[in-house]
Amino acid sequence: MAEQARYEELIRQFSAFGAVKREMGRMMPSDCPAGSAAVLTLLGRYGDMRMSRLSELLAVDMSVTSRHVAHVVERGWIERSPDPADRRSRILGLTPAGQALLDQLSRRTCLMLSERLGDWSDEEVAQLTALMARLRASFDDTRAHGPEPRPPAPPVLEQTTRTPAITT
Amino acid sequence: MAEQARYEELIRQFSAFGAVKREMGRMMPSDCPAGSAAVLTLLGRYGDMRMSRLSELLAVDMSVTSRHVAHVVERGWIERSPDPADRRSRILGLTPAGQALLDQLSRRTCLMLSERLGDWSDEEVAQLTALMARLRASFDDTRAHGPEPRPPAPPVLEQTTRTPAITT
DNA sequence: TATTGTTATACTCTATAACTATA
DNA sequence: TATAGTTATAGAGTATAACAATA
Repeated sequence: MAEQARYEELIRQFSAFGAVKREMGRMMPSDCPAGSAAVLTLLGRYGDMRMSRLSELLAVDMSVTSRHVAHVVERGWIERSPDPADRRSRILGLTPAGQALLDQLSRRTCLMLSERLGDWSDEEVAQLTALMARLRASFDDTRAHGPEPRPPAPPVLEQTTRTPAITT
Repeated sequence: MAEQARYEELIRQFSAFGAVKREMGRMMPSDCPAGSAAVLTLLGRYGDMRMSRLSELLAVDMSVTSRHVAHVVERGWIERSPDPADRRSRILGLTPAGQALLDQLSRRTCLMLSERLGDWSDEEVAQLTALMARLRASFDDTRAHGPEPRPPAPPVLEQTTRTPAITT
């Protein structure tokens, strides 16, 4: 358990991290903003999937995912094939062009990192990666209970990423 | 020096970090979005300063800083006093109300972190902080040379944060 | 009725470029 | 002429809410 001052320092670094993000964003092709790249990356890593799963992985609302996907489909980088299990849904998958773009982006960003982090040891890079992964996990874990001290009754709802229905 | 796969993992964590950022943002008062909070935090930490310095610390264009500052001034959280050294400029400083808000925000975000990171040791929090600080430094360092292989003639310009003049 | 996904709308953050007022 | 700061405009990312099609 850390002290207040530790947390304040951490928060400042969170805030400053935006500069790194933007710097990385500047080297994306103008046609393929960060949101599109994230879609390609996740499809490349986890294989074909539906919108809802992609939304979970992106950790954004499905409406946002829908827009990103539309942008990427328009450019022919992914395609939507019918989902035999549910006709409301479609399966998203990389096209060859999408795979090629993904490979190129991956090479480019790795090259940039190897320039910027040239004096980092392999262990340091691994450490930062692990800590950021754990950070995200710590936030995910507690998202379920959230602000409420104790959830009155652990909701057994399936976790969904769509915009909540009107609770009237 | 790390391998390609290490960098790819790191990049994925960068991308996923957005979820943490948004989660933190959700607990800000509606009147005080993240940009405003950053202004208050930096003024609290480094004391009174001019726009240009604040821009550097925020690592955004001065036009962006100008808008954030205007928003915060409107709400009475900071004030602009004349700069005796340069009448084009003004000195930004927290008002008592701004200081009070800052204190409140700080307590609130630290409380949230202590909930989310309750099972992190003090050392782990410090480690993540240090690595993120170093990350930012690594990006800053190389921003000067940037994309160009070798700068034709190391520009001895003062570093400025304003929108570059038309280079015609 | 409930769920998957889409679209319309609105808000935040950001950068570029043009403008002002001082240096 | 150059710099400090402002403003207008545009683009990316996000969330909420209403909607269509299917379960």
